[in-house]
Amino acid sequence: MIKKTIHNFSLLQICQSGQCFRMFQESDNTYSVIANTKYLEMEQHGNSVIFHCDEEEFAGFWMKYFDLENDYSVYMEQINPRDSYLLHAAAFGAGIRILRQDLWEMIVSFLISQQNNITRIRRCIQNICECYGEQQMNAHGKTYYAFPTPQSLAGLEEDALKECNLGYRSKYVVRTAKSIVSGELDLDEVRRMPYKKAKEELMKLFGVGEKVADCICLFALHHLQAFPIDTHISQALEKHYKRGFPNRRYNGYQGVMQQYIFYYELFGERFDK
DNA sequence: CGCCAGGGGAGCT
DNA sequence: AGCTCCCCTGGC
Repeated sequence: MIKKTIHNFSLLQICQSGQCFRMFQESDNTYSVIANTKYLEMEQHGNSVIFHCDEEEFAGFWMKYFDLENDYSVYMEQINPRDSYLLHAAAFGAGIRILRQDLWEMIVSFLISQQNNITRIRRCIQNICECYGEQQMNAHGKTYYAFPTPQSLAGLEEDALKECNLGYRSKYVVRTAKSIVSGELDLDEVRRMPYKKAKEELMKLFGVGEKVADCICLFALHHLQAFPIDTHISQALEKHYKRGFPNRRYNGYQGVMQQYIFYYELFGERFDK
C-alpha cells in the first residue's frame, strides 16, 4: 500500500469519463479497476491517492496505465484564452487522464459501445468476462474475471454473445476475434504503427468504423491526435465550433481536448453549453 | 405503461 | 452521400 501526491488526477472523473468500463467507484472515496489480469483498489482524498499495491507494481504497471508520467497542465496551458467553452470544459475535467489500456480489450469494448449507453456497455463487458474470462482472486479472496482472450471468443457461434446482451454486436466481436486468431490482424504490428496506419488497419475489422477506430487509437495506443466524433461531440462541435474544431492549434493532442469536451457535455453544468 | 435515445456501422441505393 | 436496419436496456 503506497501513498502518492498527484496533480490533475481524479479517479472519479476517469471512472465517469467512459474510456474504461472496468473501473468502479466502490464508495465515496474508494475505487477499483481491473486491467489485464491485475486488480487494484485505490482511495483518493484531494491530491492524495493511496494505491493498494507495492511500489514495484505501481512503478512497473499502474504509473504507466494511468499516464502519470505525463503533465496534463502543459496541454491545458495551450488552450486558446478566448475559447471560454474549452477553458470551462478543461477546468471541469482537469483530473482526466488518457489511460493506456489493452488493445484487444479496447477493440471489443468499443465494438460493444456503438448505439449503446455506458451503463449497458459496462454490463455487457461484465457478462462476457464472467462467461469467457479466466477467474481470478484478489488479495481479499474475492473473485473477479480477466477479460476473455481472442482465442476464447473465436470459436463461438456468431450469435453466442447475444446471451451476454450484446445484441447485434455479437457477430462483430466474434468475427473480430476470429480475424485476430487467424493472424489476419496482428495486434503487435498495430501497436507499432503510427496513428493513421493503425486506424486504417483497425477499420478493416468487421464492425469497426471511424469513430470506434479512433477510440481504440486513443485509449489503447495512446495516439493523442485521435479525435473520436460521436453524437455528443458532434453536437458540441455544431454549437461551439461551427467552422470546425481548431485541430491545427492542438495538433498532436486533440484527443485530450476531446475528452474534456466529452466529459463536460455529459456531466458539466447546463448553463453555458 | 409507452416512448426514445444511446460514445455506429454495414449494406443497400 | 443518404437511407434503413441491426438489438434492447435505461431513463424519463
